[in-house]
Amino acid sequence: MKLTNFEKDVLRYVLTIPLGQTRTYKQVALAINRPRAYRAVGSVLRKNAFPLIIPCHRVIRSGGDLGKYSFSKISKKELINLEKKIKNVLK
DNA sequence: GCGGGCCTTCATT
DNA sequence: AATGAAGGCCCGC
Repeated sequence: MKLTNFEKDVLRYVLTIPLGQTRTYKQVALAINRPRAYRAVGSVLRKNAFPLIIPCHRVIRSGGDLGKYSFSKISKKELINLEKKIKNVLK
């Protein structure tokens, strides 16, 4: 499998997002030095190679809105809450 | 709520 | 190599 540089950057950053925290597509784009590629970030996450090990559900839209999420039946919000609970338990 | 713009990948030609 | 389409988006009006 081959990943483009862009994909690698995105994935690397996404993997650094702490448990229970979220980032917006825009922030991810900014973090990888491509301030206007927020849309492309969505594209990558959409068909990334590791849907199950990449916390794509921690990436939401600006303004607190949830984006689409096709890898699970439950919403991102549920996942975030779940992660918060996990964090509490581990605390 | 609608419309236009941005960036990358993929499929065709 | 070039062109066109699509996409989990964002901002301004």
